[in-house]
Amino acid sequence: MGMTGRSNKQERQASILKQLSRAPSLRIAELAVGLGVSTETIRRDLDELTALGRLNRTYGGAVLPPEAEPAVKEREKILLPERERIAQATLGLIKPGNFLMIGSGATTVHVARRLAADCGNLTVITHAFGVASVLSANPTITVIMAPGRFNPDESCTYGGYAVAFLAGFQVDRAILGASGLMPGGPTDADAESATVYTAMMSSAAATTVVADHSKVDRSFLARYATWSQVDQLVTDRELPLPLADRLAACDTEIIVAP
Amino acid sequence: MGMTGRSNKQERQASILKQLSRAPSLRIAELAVGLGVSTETIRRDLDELTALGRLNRTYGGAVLPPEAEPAVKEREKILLPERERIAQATLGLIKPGNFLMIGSGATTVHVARRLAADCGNLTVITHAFGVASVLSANPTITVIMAPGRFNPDESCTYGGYAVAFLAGFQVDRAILGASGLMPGGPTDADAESATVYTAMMSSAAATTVVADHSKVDRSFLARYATWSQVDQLVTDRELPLPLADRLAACDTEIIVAP
DNA sequence: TTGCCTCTGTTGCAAGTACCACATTTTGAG
DNA sequence: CTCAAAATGTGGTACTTGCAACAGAGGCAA
Repeated sequence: MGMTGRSNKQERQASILKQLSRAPSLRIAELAVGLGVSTETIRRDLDELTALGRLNRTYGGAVLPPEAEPAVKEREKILLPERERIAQATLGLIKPGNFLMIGSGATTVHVARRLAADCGNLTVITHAFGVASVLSANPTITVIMAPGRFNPDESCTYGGYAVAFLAGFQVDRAILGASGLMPGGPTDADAESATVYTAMMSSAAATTVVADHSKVDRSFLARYATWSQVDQLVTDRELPLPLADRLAACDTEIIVAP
Repeated sequence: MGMTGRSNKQERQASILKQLSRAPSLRIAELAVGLGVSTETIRRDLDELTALGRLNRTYGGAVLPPEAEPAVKEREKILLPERERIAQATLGLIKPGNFLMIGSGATTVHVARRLAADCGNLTVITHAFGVASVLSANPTITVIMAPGRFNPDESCTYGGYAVAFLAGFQVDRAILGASGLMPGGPTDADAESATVYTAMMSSAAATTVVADHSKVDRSFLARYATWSQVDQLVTDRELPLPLADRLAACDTEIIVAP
């Protein structure tokens, strides 16, 4: 049984999808002429691609299915109240006129949103598009983006250009997220982002880590700091004792958002 | 003469758009039954909405135009086919392995999208998040963001940091948009963006300006180049003679997208 | 080779759609 | 109210699509 189906059918279907990427819709008759096959063949191709979820049929043609939301969107929606409390508690650390660096991450975007709403007269340097976008809603906040290679998953920049750029500044405070909170220090799932965080800390007089309780005792590839380098951890629940003792020993203030 | 025409036609068309937002496509017959009007009325509604760019016709129905997200400006939605043709024509200037700089603007984002879909092995330096975002869909393209102050209207960076950063590179080609095409050269509505464009041109061996016919003879604040500094203008219609002669005198190649 | 399966084209018809011209209703200004 | 423009419905014709059944072409294994 010839199960391979090796003919130019695949090329044809690939061509259909490609054409669909640059036109909102296609008609069967045009496709048939353009690809040199009969309309029935096109119809069968469309039915197969529809079964695979690659496109949607219309009467007489096909369209691309509505785009699936980026993965980052889903993550943004969980633990919203917790992040909001963390953001509110972090505001107490910021004074008008401050110079800040803010890292990427869902929680830091919340902090930035609160800053834009309740503070002002700030200058913020960031490598995250989301942070820059919400901050710029407040015209009294000057937002400076760091350069670097573009990370589409987090919509942020990273790499040597980012690190070198950040080294040219001296700010009052760095506000950073974390993927995991370990006794050895905050960790991040993305090693490239971790180097950016480290650079931000080096250019900041103080460092604040913001992270909700789900990050406790989760370990990831890159530890971007030790707790002795972190001045405050803002979170939404009391930490378990081993971790709390460790931070106390490192003079890291623990701020639990009410 | 009742020129307002404010009857329930607007409600009906709004309903069509709303239904379309939750279904990939609609059929005229179903709409006619659901809204209690004749198919001819629905057909006329769809024709009007198509003229407004709110949807795209298919045989027997309608679909939403691609990427009808709220953040996208109305400006992005007009002249879509023209920009698409311009983008396609611009591809011919790009070779695998090229180093590029791409400026902000609706048309340049289209060029970037086509580059991501049809080219590869490129390195692109840009100050526009839209460009970076669509390019990063292709993992063989390295995207580098320029630093600078953040412009929320265009979602791009600008200012001295951006200009200085771009000066540190030497690329094969700069691809730039324009708000207006004047005999003196391409102009832009945003003076800050114009300085970035100028910086890109200084770092590029060749400069290509992409702009649709609606930009012809429109003047804006900042002229960021003279035509003698531009190697190609990619547009979608033949230019009026005075402008065409001027470009010819400056050795600027005019590429009219078919 | 034979046999079977997949892919494709062809044919005919039913159903759906587009387009046009014209009649009718609705709307809003004067 | 009157009237003209806009909006909508209707009918007819020509065209397009969907569907199903059938037949030919080509590949692959026994």
